[in-house]
Amino acid sequence: MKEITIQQNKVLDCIQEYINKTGFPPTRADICRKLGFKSPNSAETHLRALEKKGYITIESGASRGISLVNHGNDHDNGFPIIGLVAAGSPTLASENIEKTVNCPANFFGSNFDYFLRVRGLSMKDAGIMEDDLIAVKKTQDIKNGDIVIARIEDEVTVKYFERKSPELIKLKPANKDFNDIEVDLRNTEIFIEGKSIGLIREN
Amino acid sequence: MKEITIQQNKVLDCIQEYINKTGFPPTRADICRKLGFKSPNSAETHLRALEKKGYITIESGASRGISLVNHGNDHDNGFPIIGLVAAGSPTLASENIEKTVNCPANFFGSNFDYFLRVRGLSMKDAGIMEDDLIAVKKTQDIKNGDIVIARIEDEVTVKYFERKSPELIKLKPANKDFNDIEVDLRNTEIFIEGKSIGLIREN
DNA sequence: AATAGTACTGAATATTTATACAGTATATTA
DNA sequence: TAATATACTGTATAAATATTCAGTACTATT
Repeated sequence: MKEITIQQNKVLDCIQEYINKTGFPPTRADICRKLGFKSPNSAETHLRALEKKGYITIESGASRGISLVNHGNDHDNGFPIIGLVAAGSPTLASENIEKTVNCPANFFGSNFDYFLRVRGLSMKDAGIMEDDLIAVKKTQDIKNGDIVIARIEDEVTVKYFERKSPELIKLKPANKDFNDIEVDLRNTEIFIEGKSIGLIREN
Repeated sequence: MKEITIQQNKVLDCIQEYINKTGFPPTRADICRKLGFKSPNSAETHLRALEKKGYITIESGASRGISLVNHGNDHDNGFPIIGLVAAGSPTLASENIEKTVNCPANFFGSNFDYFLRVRGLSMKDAGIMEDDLIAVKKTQDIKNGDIVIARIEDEVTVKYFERKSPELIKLKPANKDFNDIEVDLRNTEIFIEGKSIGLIREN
């Protein structure tokens, strides 16, 4: 997805906020009022830039014809719940989807991509229990201490992430009955699916 | 809620469908096109009837100023999050509401009433951590082993519920650092606010 | 040095749109 | 029987709105 400028992002946020508040999109003039522009053409040019970059669509001729494009994820019908099987990677393939959960994309503050159903108690002390649903954000932006979804040679696991050195990654469980997993990148391949940014428990 | 006629319902469905499809509400003319009316005033009168009956709101003067009113439950603006303060009962009074969370009423299988923000770690081994949000269903239908929100003389607490005898209730923490609370109904008053039917963690 | 994108003001305008008014007709309620 | 709500057509129009054109200025890229 193409990058957008700070001003274009302000316009995008403004549209989002307007729709949330009123239920319908703003006019050029509405955007001007909100952002302090003096000419409707200021809004127009930003809108056209956002349209060109794929963030919105504009219905030609119609008033308030702006609609936000859901990009990255198409979670109109809810977010998929993916079962965490001991072996095999969690994919968004439909056969792995238990069901879907309807909630806002920014439910956990930041956007996320899918839910993972937890098996086992290796993260018990982090409050992650069997059958809990972890909200997973697909990202490579991982910091030490993040709870990551990692795949090591077809084995998928949820653990604390800790980079010990450029070649050594430690995956730490939150349960003293489980052992740390040390991954030497020189002889083992590891893929970080993403990180946990939230949790849902149904009981 | 006032009843609506078949035609008014068609118009309401039409608006819903139009918004789902385009992202913005229809004009009078759009509704005419969809429903085969020949005069924009046909749509207008139906809209005014729907407005009068509380099913939609119409922003005067604005184009496409129709927005659907969510009715059915009073959680249109989301479910309130109530802070669990050490002393004092959680009430739905607005001063106690941190913010609201938007999610379906049956998000956790069964309907619930509000979220409670957890303080302390007394239910740690049940996977309930500090700052977690417990989905609370206001009910007196409690079984042994349920996680209840109990008020004992202005002190609110979240614990496992266990009825030992008609006069004795035990509230059990899920953390060995905390002690069981035994409540003798003959000399202590206890009020069960409800039980936890789910949990959300934002991190 | 030229081109393209960003970021605006300001004005003009054709089109879109809400909305009022004038009718007709039927059904329901007081 | 009168009043009110429903359910339309048809016309008219003021206001709302998108959109184009003409500028200015800055920045980054080729």
